[in-house]
Amino acid sequence: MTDTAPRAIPDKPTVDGLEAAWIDRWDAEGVYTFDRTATRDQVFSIDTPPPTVSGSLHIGHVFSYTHADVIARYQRMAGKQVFYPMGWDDNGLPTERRVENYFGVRCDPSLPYDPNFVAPEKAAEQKMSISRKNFVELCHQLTAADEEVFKDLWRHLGVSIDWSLEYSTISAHAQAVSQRAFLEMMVRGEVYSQVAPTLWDVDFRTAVSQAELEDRERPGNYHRVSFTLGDGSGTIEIETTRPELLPSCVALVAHPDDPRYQPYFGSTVVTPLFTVEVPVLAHELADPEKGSGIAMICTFGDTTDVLWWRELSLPTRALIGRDGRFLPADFGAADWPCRDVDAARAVYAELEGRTVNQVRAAVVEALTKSGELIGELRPITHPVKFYEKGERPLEIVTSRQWFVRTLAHRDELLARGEELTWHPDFMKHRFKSWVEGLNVDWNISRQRFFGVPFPAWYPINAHGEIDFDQPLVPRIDQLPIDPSSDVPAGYEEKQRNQPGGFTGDPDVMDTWATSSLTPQIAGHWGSDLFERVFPMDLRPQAHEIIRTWLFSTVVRSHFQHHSLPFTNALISGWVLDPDRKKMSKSVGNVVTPMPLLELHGADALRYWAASGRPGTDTAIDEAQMKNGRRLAIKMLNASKFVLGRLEERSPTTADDVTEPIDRDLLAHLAQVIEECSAAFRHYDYARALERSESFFWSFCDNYVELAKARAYRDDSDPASRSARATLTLTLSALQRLLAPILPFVTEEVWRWWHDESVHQAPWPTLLELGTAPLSSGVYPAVNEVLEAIRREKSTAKVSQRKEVSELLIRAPGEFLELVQVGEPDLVDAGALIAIILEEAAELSVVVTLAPDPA
RNA sequence: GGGCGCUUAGCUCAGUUGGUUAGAGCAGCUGAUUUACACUCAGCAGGUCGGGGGUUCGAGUCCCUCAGCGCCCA
Repeated sequence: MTDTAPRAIPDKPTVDGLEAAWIDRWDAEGVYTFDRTATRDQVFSIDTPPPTVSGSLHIGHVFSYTHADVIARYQRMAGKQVFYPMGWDDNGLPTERRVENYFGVRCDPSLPYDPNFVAPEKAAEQKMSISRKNFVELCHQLTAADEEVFKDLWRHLGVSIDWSLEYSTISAHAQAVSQRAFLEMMVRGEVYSQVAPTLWDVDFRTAVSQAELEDRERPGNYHRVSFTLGDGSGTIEIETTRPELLPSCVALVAHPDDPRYQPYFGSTVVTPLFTVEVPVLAHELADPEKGSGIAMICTFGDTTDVLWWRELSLPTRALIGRDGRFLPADFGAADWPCRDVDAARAVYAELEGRTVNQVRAAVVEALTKSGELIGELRPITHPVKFYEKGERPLEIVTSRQWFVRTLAHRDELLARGEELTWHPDFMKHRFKSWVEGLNVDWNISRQRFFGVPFPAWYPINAHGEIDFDQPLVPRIDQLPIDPSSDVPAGYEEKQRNQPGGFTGDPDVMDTWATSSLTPQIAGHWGSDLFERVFPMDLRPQAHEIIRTWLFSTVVRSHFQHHSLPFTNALISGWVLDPDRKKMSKSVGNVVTPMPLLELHGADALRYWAASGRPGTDTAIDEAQMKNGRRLAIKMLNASKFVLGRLEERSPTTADDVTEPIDRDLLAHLAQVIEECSAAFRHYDYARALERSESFFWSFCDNYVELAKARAYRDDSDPASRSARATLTLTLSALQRLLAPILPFVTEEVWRWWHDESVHQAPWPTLLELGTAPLSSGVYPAVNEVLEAIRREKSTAKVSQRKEVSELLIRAPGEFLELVQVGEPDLVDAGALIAIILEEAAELSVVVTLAPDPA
């Protein structure tokens, strides 16, 4: 060891204020700066999750980012150049919604840009309409402020980010990457645009993808509705929860094996109220157990309707518009035959322009009047599809969208899931079942404003028709572009939206269509940096975004690079509230991290987070945080003691460790180093913490007590030098073993005797312990006797420093030999006056306490 | 409906490929007292490892089954 002399050890060391002391110093020294000349084999690269900055900071961030950081710090000390960027996911709907509420504004793309617009200080009750450009400016303004708050938290938490690698998903760079990746997919035919029935949120007025759906249990009613047979010979009764879709009915469907309906297959029925003749068809997906076993197919009530419509080649009679209101209907048209056109139009006249709920009430009323609603409504609770951020059930609306072909590549994607190393392994099932359950291609179009625009225009022919099949695209070197303000090659701005001219794609991309490219964005795809960091070594993230972020990143990398985007996925569990309940805004049990961070300290929160194993949901546990704080304080005091013993004494080396008990301790240390290293290599930071922590406490409470007196002795005494060398080597290793988890306190104590940061120090190895120490058993044997002495003194309710006039140890010969070797330390630590060893089959210790002085 | 995970001390959790008497922290109880540490130290107590069955010389660990809790997918 080339340790410098101890210096500047405070009299009363404290963990308070360590964050403030070290954060800026690390920046100034560039401790976490990535060396971009490093080659791929020297690099450990992390695909950091860019948090949604418009979302709230919560304790789950502390949890998951600590897990990633602990690995980053280990890899850095193990000799890797760690590529650890930070990104912000600022584009997309969550930001738009936050801006709307924060400033009290709403985007109206038809308004012109107002260069003098200033956002109101306080949100007015009535939302103010502003232009798209003004709106986007506000989005940028607010996310920039939000990012500072997040950044402050990461720094306070000690996440070892290289801040020069910061990125955001709405930046020009990210947009260019996103648009380039889109264009390359277009060239390879991996995306297509199509007019299709799509899940649609009527409040946000945008399409959403399968990944953004969630089922919510909602009350509903079965309505039994009577259809007249086409030949008038009878009726068929169906049950539906959505009678408002009756005007969109295109067929009835039952299971092909259902004997009740087999006679009707191939015949027709007439819809009540609207008198539209529709066929009775057979399909396996019709559930004989559900309702009356026969269902009406409408365009479109749900995704099953879409499937039936497609597979059974049914006509389209879609009536729900983008705003959730009923559109005009063309009863009696050639493709919409109707037995009594006037009656149908009369009924529908009352429905057009109204909302789903209004239409439902009106249809029920009309059916009741006509006698075609049979019996009472039957209340049920059933799962209804919602946009995860939405408040009203999704509808299905037909519109033009861009899709990524995922379904055709399902098997390849499943293989990628197998290829990836998951931590914990069982999380791979989440990915597998998601991919297996895909039923539509990935819709990446969003009819919104704050996002990456599609880099495409479409020619308009002389008749004013838009040719969507021949998109006009920019060159890669022109990116990023905005088709609403930029003009395609060969055209002029005045030709926008004119016959013979062009029109820009009006939509923006799904947030995930850009954040699925974080390796390409952070790694600067196309530059030499990318070759040094891709595929990433680690993707840390929470399990709820496996089907979104992880899945979409795998898709993009599979298409673009024919590889996984990363080799390891470290999946964090959820943070539960102290009562082990899921935290949610609506319940109001969401915990914000800053107060806890300030109360217990960053190391304490990291300790708590690191004790939650990968993939395991973990409750907020302040007792555990306090325990982490205790560990940090113990590190301060133990370091102060050991380093204080070295003052004004000549340095020691591993060669000075000559005493058997010291060599035995180093053998234990060697084992701990090996176990911790293996655990960290396998991303099992919780095990690494457990091993190093328990060894550290044993070191403090047992070894230090045994070796203390010896370490105080003369510099030239070899036994004393052996103790000091052992203390030094062990402390040095322990400071480093705990550095990934407790970066602040370990840095503090390390700098008491080193010039360089502990976070750039080499990870402990067996080599530094000198000649391979073999476990002899002296240390545990001596501890066992010491424990017996302590027990006796404790039972006698006397001080542990009370003298023992005679200690009698009866034990097998080999045990006695071990104790004999460690006897001098035992005498010191136990305050023994006399010690007697006797051979016996079983261990027993008899302690005779010295009499009290008269 | 299909799948995954969990169930070990009052609480929160370890327990690696089956191998001595099942561990830790917290909480509890009993004490110690100051030359690293009261944000300390020592000691004590506390468990038929969810129930049942099986494999094995040996099961908290492997297999089957049942139950409860949580989650994913449909």
